[in-house]
Amino acid sequence: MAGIRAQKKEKTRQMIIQAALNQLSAEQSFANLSLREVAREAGIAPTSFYRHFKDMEELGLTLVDECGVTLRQLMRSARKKFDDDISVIKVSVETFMEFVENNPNIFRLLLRERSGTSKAFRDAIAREVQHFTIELADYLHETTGLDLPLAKLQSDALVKITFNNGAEYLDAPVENKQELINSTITQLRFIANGAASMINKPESKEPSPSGGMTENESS
Amino acid sequence: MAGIRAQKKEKTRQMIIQAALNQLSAEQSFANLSLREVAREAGIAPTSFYRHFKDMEELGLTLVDECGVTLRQLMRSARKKFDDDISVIKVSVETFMEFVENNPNIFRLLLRERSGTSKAFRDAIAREVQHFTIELADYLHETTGLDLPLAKLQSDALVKITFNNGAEYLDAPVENKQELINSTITQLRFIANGAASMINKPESKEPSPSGGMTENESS
DNA sequence: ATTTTCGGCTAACATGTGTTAGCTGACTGG
DNA sequence: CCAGTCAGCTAACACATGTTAGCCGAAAAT
Repeated sequence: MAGIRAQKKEKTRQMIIQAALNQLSAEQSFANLSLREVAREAGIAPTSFYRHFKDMEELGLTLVDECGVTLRQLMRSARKKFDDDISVIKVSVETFMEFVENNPNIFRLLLRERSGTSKAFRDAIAREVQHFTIELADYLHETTGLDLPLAKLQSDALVKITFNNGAEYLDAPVENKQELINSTITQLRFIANGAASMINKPESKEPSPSGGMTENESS
Repeated sequence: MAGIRAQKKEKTRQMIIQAALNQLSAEQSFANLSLREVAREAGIAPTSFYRHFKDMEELGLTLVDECGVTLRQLMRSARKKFDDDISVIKVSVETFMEFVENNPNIFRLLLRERSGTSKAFRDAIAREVQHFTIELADYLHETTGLDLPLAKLQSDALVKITFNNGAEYLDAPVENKQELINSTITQLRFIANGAASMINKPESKEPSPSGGMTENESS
């Protein structure tokens, strides 16, 4: 009744997952990871893989889900820190980059398969990101009073910038990382300020900006 | 001297390039495109491929370069339209989405290999994007008076948002495309307005904790 | 006219892949 | 204790891939 059987099974299942994660790197994406390679690294026969996943794709989706869990934890942790009354943007960015730093391979997985070959992958990742975006939009809506559609647009932009800079952060040399964090913060502040400035003049959505872009000089 | 030999060679070279482009789609990325497949579609023997490219990677880099050329044309065309005095942002976005629409496969190539497995690819694409970003930064610097580092940050954010929304545009159903364009324009305007609002208070560049979004004042 | 160059071809190889069939032996449930 | 389950294994298959070796014939060079 202890389930010594199921226990062992779960154990090697974790071995497989871990093996897959270990093999991910800058030079190897999940897409060109072979079932046999994973099985080899997990220390099982290739055919045993099928006892746990019907597909490499199924494995991949599992990884994405696990990643979703980790991201929730991340957000929770970020919110906790924010209770301490520091700038949301700063804390969010730092937390996110910390996540990237600690889970480079899983982040690379998201990054790559987001625009990958498998629709199931793309959808799963889009779902995760949307989760992220919507929660942020709600938060913005409540704290800034921006109407929900605009808040959604803002958080969407914030997430996109953060995600993209996370990708650069991943490969940046150590001495540039802090600078990259600062850049990201500034860019997010662009967006936050710009969105805030539209609260009082939402009609500026129409193409009549006052910005000093009068005429240009060809370069 | 007519070079009837070189002429034929160039012709099949183009056949190869065209074959590669034809095989790209939502379901097939350049990364998992095989030399033999390309050769087959190009109507040549697999081994003949080597007469033109040493590698699939070399082919890929060629495609990226070609894409760069197309993008330059795009920018030129956008600038021309802008002489007609419409909002830069609107025209830029529309032009970019037009490019995505007309060159879905080559855009997908950029999108995917940007975070792909080959460093050469990543670098080549980063170079192309930087080209794009720097020219835009210069333009912003000259027209808005924003100091160059900030202009760089702004254009970087603009490009990232545009690029990302281009990816969504690619797979969006027809009835959502115009909406996506409008969303993109609004998001870019967030950034433009936000950056403009920092011209007079550049000290907010520093991530000092006073600049939280909860307490930002309208300009 | 003769030789060289060279783009394209066929044949073949060594290798890695996903997947099926079927055995074994330890755990499980009665 | 005994029959059944089932995770893991070996062996094997059919297949696709990258790449080498070497021939052929037309264009180019001499």
